[in-house]
Amino acid sequence: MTAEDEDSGRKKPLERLGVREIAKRVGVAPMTVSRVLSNPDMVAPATRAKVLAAIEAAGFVPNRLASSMRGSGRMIGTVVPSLINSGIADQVQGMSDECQAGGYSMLLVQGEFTPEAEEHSIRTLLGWRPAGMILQSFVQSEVARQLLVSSGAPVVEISEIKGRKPIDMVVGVSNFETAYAMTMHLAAKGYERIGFVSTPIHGNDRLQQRRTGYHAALSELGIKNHASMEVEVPITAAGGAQALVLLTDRHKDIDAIFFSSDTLAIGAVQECHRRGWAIPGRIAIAGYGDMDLAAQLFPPLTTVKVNRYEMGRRAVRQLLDRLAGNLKLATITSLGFEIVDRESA
Amino acid sequence: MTAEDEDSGRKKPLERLGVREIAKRVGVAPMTVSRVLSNPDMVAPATRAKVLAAIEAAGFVPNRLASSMRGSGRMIGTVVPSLINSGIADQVQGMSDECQAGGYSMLLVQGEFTPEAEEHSIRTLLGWRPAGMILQSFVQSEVARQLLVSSGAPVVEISEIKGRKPIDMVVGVSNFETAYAMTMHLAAKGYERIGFVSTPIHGNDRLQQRRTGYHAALSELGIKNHASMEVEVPITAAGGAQALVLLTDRHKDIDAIFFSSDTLAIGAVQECHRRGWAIPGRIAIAGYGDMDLAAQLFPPLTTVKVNRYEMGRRAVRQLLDRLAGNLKLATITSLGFEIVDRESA
DNA sequence: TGCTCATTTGGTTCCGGTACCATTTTCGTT
DNA sequence: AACGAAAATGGTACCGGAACCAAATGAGCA
Repeated sequence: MTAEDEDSGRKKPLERLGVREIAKRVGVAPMTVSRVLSNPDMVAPATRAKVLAAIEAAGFVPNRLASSMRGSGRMIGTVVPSLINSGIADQVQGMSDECQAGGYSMLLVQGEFTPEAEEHSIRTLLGWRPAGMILQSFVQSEVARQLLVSSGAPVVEISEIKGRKPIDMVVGVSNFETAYAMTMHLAAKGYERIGFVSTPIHGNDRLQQRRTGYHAALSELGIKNHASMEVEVPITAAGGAQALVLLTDRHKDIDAIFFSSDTLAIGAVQECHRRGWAIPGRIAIAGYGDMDLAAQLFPPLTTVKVNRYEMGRRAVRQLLDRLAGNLKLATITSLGFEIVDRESA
Repeated sequence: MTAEDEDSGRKKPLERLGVREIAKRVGVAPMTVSRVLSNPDMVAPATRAKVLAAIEAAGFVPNRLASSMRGSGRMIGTVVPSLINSGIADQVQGMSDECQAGGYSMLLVQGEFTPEAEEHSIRTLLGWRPAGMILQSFVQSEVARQLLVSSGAPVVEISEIKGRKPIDMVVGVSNFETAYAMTMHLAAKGYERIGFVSTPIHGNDRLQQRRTGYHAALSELGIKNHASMEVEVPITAAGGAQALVLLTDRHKDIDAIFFSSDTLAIGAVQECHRRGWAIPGRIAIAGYGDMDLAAQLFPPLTTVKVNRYEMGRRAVRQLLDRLAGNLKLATITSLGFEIVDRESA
């Protein structure tokens, strides 16, 4: 054995290592190594052990790109808007946890709510040929929709559960109902002049549905809704504070405000403290999301509880179920919600 | 032209579309199509236009897996701990934005701080042969370190900037200095019995450094540090509240608490409100992170401002610079910090 | 002992963009 | 007109698992 280039030494750079190399070292066919990686049960225990030992010794990490190219990819892609100041981080965490549990990796692409940005994000995603995709909100661009459909991969839209025609599967809550329920809840507690604050609604079907739910409740209550009782602000605590100031300035007699996000509501609560206003004595505050801080807030925040983490998990679960070959239906999964009645309203 | 299978129709499923197919339709070589995709300048404008038109018409989305297999991949991978309740979401947003700007995609893998989990995460990441990697915190497992090095890809650790030997590049702040500075700041404002609250420290070098900085300041101030002045709680608002109760029960004369996270500090502030304690009259509260809500909080939160978003961006920038062929140095980038003195302390 | 069927293993080809090198076309120069 | 260099384009092999099918080995049973 001349110590030529055939030094059979280990620790080659990851680059030059593949099933072929491992196979050579063990004395089996590349195919056998491949099977140990993806279908261990098809390989005799003794052979399997030898292969695994060689893999371990060589520090071999199978190239998932190659697997993916042959259609057995284990990556799911997702498009989400900003992770900052919203429940999206929770949702992504849920997706990630469930992916990991299922042996999948997650590609995260940032997306905006404009049709062009959306199309771009989806193109980027599709470039990686993911086994499945999860999209935040309904797809608006027809081109993007077409691309998704022709990709053949299963898609879950996490969105308002009613409305536009879904591409494939949908997971979400009825934003209409949540907002309707909260508005009715506030009314039931005796509030009569209820304002509505949200982040910019344009192009966001979930927010649109919430506002519609708020309107529906008002009209059912026989309350005429004024546009002046609604404000759009950026999704920051400062935005919430600003909205509170704006609405209470406009309407001295406003007695409750429903914020479309806890972040906004919490900001408003702080503004009340600054002004020495009693909550809910001077004004009642309700939020949306039930983020961690909501229950700990002083006073505890009345809010709509929607489990974003669970939504993320469910979305991935739907995808993995489909990929595992189970039912081919374009299911719509509606997660429940809960009006959490605390002391702020 | 018999309308056999050669119907030259468009809209084949994404599956069957490739540079070869596009090339055939345009009447050029596959290589030319490839060049249009990655080196447009090498193709004559007229040819380029024809190819682009065909790509557009066919709805062709180039397969990035194939590119990656030939070494021109445009994916960067990252391992981060939970996105919930921490500055990590901001950091990931920063990474994502910078990746997108540079034409890269981001693979997100969840990681824990144990060596085994870490190794597993890194293996998962390496399986996708990313062009570069960003890791939260220093790598502890020797095996993982070895794998990373032999992968040949550039690595950025976002971490405490001093301490363990980095693998390649490092971006971060000196957690020691931030905590030291805040503790001194509190002392300068006249507080003498300063508690320290953090999330579980074990295996987290950043938190270790912060505690060490706190200790160093105390010792420089001639204050003996008692273990009973320190508490570890989960990273939730409730945890902060709980820590406040614990410390004030143990030490009636405690006059300030430095929380290693704004989330905790905000929870503690709420607990003070519940108890009717004046801040900072009864007790001063300081946080870490300067999250959005900190400035809006009542009272506004004194905290350590570290720009996590920027840290994420910088980390990716380092990677992209390296990939673009610029300098090969194992740089250490230290981002500044700021003691934001507000009214809570 | 001969034969069938299940288990285990091997050989070959493919996925699709691109590195590498060869070839042709286009121009500027003398 | 002739020639060399630059620009544009083409041909082919390759990255590395895995699908597909063939072959070999072993077990079960008449």
